[in-house]
Amino acid sequence: MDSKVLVIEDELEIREMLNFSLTRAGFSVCEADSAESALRQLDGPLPALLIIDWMLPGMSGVELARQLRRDEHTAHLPMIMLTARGEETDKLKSFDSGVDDYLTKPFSPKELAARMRALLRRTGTPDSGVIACGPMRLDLKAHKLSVDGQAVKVGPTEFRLLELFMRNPNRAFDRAQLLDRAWGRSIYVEERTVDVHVLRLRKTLKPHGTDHLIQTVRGVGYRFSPA
Amino acid sequence: MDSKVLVIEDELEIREMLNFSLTRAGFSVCEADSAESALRQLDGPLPALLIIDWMLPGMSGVELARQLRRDEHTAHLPMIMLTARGEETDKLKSFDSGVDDYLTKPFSPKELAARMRALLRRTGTPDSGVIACGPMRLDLKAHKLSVDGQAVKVGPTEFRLLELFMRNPNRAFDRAQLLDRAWGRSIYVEERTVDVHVLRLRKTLKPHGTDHLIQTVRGVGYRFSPA
DNA sequence: TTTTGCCGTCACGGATTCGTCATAATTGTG
DNA sequence: CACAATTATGACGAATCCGTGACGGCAAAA
Repeated sequence: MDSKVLVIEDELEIREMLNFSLTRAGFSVCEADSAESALRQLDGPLPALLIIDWMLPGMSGVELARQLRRDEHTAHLPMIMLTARGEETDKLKSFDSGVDDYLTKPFSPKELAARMRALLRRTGTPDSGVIACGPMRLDLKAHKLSVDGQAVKVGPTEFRLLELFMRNPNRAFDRAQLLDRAWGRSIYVEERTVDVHVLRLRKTLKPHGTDHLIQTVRGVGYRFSPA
Repeated sequence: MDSKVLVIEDELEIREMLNFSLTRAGFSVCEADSAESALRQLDGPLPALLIIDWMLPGMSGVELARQLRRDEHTAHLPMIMLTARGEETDKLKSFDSGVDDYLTKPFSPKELAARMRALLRRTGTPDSGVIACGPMRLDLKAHKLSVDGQAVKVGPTEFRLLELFMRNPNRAFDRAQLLDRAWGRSIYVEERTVDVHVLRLRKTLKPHGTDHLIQTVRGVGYRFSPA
């Protein structure tokens, strides 16, 4: 497994409990003690899943969820909300704010892990290991690309770019989105830099005849189209 | 909304209750009273979501879920499991069989509806981003136009123009409106320029026989009329 | 230290697309 | 039919966009 999870929870005790049980369940855990701290962490490389406490000092969990859903950069992140109260209106409000699942304290760590796995399964090859598209296989764990079973060497940035493309086949990204999601939003680089990396990616794919899968969408950006 | 849901539940009473509340929540409900009946129905057009009772006569709900996940045809279907018992091992077994969510009876119909919506939101059924008009398909996400399944190359401006047309079929626009909405308010170009782009759009559609869908309204402007 | 690999930036050139105009064709009207 | 108004079409220069090779910086490896 080894998916990265960000736990957003102000109570140290619960945070430690979650860290312990989730690590044991095979997740890689990061922590934030407030919505603001979480937002800061989400500027960098994104985790695979978010666990958000309902009650947080400052910005509440519901507000945080809503804001994250509005932002293109984080809109797709799976989120599970935790709460002490079990009132139905709370649940409905949570789901309405864009959360994917909801648990009431006290909860079983095993059930939480099971729900996380179910959600990650649904998210579409989160870190299940391999994204396959036609003859291309991207091994996320090993950080390796192979075409027709033959290993292909590819640099880190181009790997992230290809990963983004293969996670979203048939979708056109403009350069800003690509920079956001493959470089991370705290970094500033020229938009045209994307072109260069697409070029390099195509070059490494060329000998294997799959370079045409990365298509340019004139006036917009680029797109990955299998077959 | 109006997503099709298949409810698999042997108890008539619960089935009727679900049918009532889910219909009220805006879903289109189909029913099956056994796993076998469900499998038969799933041979045809697929529903958007499955609700499966844990206890079923004959093949159990867990077995059904597992089998559906194994079949390529149904592997991606979102599934929610219902159960009378609330034991943890049951929950874990359910999730392990590939189910996406799990509810314990008695449950609130509103919570079920909320969880269904969250799940559908995640699986991405709503707003696929495709505008289809007869043989023409405009995929906004992929930024692709295809006629009769065949890809058609089209420039950026003509793409925006066609998008505007297909979003508002049978509506006549004058040139000022077209410039406003396809070019943008801040830019200034001659009104006659619209003619040229309409011409170019017709030219690229001509080989596919759909150029007549863009009609000129003399004295006014242009209109898109499907069939 | 040198070497190697990767990254971001830039500038040049080719290709595509854009906006405009002149002219032909069409339509509607008296 | 003749005329005016409107639209279609082809051509052309300009603007834009993209592919590409080259360069320097930087950090890790040798």
